[in-house]
Amino acid sequence: MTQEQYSKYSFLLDRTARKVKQYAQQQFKSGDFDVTVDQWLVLKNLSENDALSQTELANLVFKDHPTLTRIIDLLSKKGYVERVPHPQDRRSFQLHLTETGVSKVTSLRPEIHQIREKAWENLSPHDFEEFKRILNTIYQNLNGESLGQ
Amino acid sequence: MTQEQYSKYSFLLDRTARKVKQYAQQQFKSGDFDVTVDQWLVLKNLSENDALSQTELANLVFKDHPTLTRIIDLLSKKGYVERVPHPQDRRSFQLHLTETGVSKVTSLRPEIHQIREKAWENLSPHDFEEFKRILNTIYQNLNGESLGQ
DNA sequence: TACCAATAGTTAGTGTGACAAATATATAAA
DNA sequence: TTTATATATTTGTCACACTAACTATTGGTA
Repeated sequence: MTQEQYSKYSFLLDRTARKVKQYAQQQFKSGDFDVTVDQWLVLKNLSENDALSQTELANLVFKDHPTLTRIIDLLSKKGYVERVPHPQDRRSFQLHLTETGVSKVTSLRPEIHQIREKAWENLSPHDFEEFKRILNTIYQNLNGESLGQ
Repeated sequence: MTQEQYSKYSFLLDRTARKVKQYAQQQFKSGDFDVTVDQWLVLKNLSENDALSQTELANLVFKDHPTLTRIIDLLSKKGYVERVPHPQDRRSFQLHLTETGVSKVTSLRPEIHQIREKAWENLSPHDFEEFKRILNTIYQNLNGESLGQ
């Protein structure tokens, strides 16, 4: 394969990732979900793992610490998440969904699954598996030290 | 396939796209390329198509107009690109690479191809074709009106 | 105890992305 | 010609990504 052909994937990958996020965000907006796509990712992970620290959560969702700080700021301003001081370590917080946060996740989860499915029209379950395999391989190829998950 | 499984792809897609951009950006930086990954995309397209308007270029690289305006601002501040008033249409500009811009593209092109290849270790040419097919299908599934390319 | 490296989180600066609105100009219709 | 509409670009705002620098705290070690 020539070098020229190889350079296309980064363009298509970026373009598609942006389209997926943009499509979801538009649906979120027209449904008055009151959260962004990235805020949803954080809420969803908090609903599945209680009392995470920000560092633990950052590793889970693969966002860096400054980004996560701001997302938590926004979510707590909206009343979905609380920072509770860690009982032993005064540097750190335990993150909890509020009541409002829990019911937000419960109500949005099925709607968001529907939105996500739209991307897979005309594609097979086998395509889905291949896609995940290739994405993970690329990720690991570029992920110097640690081996990704 | 259950709904639960389906939701993973958007996470992996976003994570991988960010990793690809991040990896390239780090290489750009350690090589003192003096441009960002997105600025490179714009430069490269200008080197292949002279005298584009900003609208034409935006459609080519799939960036929206405000984003492109700002990238052109940065590239012209760095001396790589010039806005030349369109001879007939006073609303619009024709974009040109400067001498410096041309030599920048010439010198960076091979280095960037090498950086881009790193992602494809352990993957086959067939994977590459499948990957492009799936990315394009997803894009078109979500791209309401027009059919994308 | 005193020092020091590591860790948790925040803040600031720059670049990018999406979206809405504003400005200037062009073109078509009345 | 006047008016209406469409097009090209810019500006403003909010959100996110990445880097670097900073504060506070912890834990190990001399």
